Amino acid sequence: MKEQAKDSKKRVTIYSVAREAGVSLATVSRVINESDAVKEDTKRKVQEAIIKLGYKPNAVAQGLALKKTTNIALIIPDSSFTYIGKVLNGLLDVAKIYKYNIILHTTSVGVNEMNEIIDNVIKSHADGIVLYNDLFTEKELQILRGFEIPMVYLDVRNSGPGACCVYVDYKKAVHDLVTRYLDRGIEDIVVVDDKKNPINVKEVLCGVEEAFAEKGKKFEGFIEIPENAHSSYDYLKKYFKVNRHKLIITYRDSQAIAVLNTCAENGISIPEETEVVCVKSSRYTDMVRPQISSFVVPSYDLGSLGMRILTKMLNGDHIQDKEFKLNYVYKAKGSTRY
Amino acid sequence: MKEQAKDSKKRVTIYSVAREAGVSLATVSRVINESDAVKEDTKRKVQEAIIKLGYKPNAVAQGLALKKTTNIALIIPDSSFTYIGKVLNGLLDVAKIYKYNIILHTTSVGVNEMNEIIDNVIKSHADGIVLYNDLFTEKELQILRGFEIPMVYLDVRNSGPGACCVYVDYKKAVHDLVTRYLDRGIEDIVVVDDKKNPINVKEVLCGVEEAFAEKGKKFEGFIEIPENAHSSYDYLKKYFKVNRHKLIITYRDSQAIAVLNTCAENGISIPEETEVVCVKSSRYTDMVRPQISSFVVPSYDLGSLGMRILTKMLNGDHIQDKEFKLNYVYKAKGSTRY
DNA sequence: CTGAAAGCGCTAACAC
DNA sequence: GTGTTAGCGCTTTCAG
Repeated sequence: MKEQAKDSKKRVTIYSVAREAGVSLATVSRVINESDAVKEDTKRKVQEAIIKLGYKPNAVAQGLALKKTTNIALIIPDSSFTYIGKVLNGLLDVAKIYKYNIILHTTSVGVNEMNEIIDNVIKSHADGIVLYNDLFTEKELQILRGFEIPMVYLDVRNSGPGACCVYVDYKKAVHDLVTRYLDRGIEDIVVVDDKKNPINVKEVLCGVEEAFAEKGKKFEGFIEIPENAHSSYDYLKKYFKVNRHKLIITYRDSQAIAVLNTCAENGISIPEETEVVCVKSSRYTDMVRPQISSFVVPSYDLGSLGMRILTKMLNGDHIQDKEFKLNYVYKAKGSTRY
Repeated sequence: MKEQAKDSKKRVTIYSVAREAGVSLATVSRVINESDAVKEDTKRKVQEAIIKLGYKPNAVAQGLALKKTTNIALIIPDSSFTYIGKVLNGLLDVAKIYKYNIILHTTSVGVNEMNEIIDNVIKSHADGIVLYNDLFTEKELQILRGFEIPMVYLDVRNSGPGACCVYVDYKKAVHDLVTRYLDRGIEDIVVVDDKKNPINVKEVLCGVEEAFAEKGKKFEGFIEIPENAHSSYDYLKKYFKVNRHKLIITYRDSQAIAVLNTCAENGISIPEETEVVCVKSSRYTDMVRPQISSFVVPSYDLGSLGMRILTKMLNGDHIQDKEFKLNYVYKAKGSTRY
């Protein structure tokens, strides 16, 4: 420990270790990478020197020499850290196992452009990319793909050349849910927009429309909402003063909670008068009262599977399926009658 | 665009640019770093070549040559992504401005050791460290400090050589709160333990104890709770079947919400019979009903200020104060009477 | 103002 | 088995 601290100024390199052990740097390299047979005896000497000097290989130099950084770029929207918690946990656990570092990039719409992020990802020479994000335009994705860096999309159905995805079939999930409601004769159903998750809201919408279409009906209950959470709340507050519906479907937890509160304030009883379903469940859909019915997806797996797939791609393994569908379970809670 | 995509296989280096522009690589380096005067004319030629080839400097090679990676290691507990959202936003915004990348390390207690994280941080040659974490032991911190990498602690009062911190004076916050309650004659106060935030819970406890001591009383209302959220909930459920208190103070939002739910289930009315305060406010303390009284701190600033301080340290600027205290505001909501 | 060359720390042929 | 050496892509003296 003492030595480590003292030597930390003049950083100990592979040369120092070689000198200390009385071998060449190539040998040191061999033992730290276990890349080649080394006599047991010299190996021990080297290892002792490593410990004595507190040597830690310089990943930057390794990156340059190998043209591999073991860095993964993770791109996420700045807003959704609530959801992303468990996903990150899964991602990071697997990344750790395979010795990858995660470099975090957020797409805060105001502060910077997607292009800047792309720039950064390229410059930092990430070996792979994990994209948990709806917000890239097709054009931007095209550019990103141009660099041919292995990429996996999380929670969005989107693959293509050099890219895989781990997704949840929200379309089917909502389709089936709505079908059940239609079968019960409940048709006054609305879907709340979510500007921050355009692709998945579209999937949801699609599912609802199809369910309606299958019954020979047309769905017209899409509620558009301003972008930020505060006015989303305000908007719903106003909206529910005038409008009543039997089933309200939101994508995000915070929107569903907003609906809950608004209904309470306007004397709309849940689930008797109005039922509420939040597509994406979160810790908080369970914490509020009534608890909110929602689709539970294995978030941790979303992250860990995504990362595992990426490591496979980086490893050059051939990947059969490029789209990995994750299971979901509908959890009916207090916000719905069924 | 086209060219970029095509050339991406044989990566374009500083050499390619030099050749294309008909200058030496040194000159190219000069223009991309604006490090030295270059004739306006050649500069233009170089810039054109850069654009034509879609050249992006290799940060890894730069890192090796400069012995500076522009990478910051961010260490956070794996559990608290809920809180950390805004903090990350602040951190990342500033990091972007100063062109730093954030490498994410999480301290999932089960999966890996702190030592592994330290190892990784060192190997990846991060220029600086941001620590949002209670869970390092003093010994581990000692090792980390041994490497003399500039470091800032977030949300914990802890500085020392080579380290700064941005913190909130929870001790005083809770001290003042409890004093007000004692002045009203309310003494049946309890503090719920939080194993995931040991240092800050200790601060809170300290504040309460001092407030009691100042009134010549002894505080004995510390409620210990098992580690994970589920059993925390279970424990409180059992606990509140038997015990009643006038004021319950928790640190985390989820604990406060658990208390809320438990009270509701046991017919304890809030705030009439029992009042609840959550020290750390979050989006969700406002979303539940009743809303939970709590201390609002500028989370975004916590991150952005922390990052700003770190960039100063990395820049070699002398830093006067090493501890930056952030303001807080007590927001009384529906969970308390006052 | 610009070019040549050394070196950052490490890996991977290629010799011995 | 082990050492020698040529890069990886870039910065930075040092000459010119």
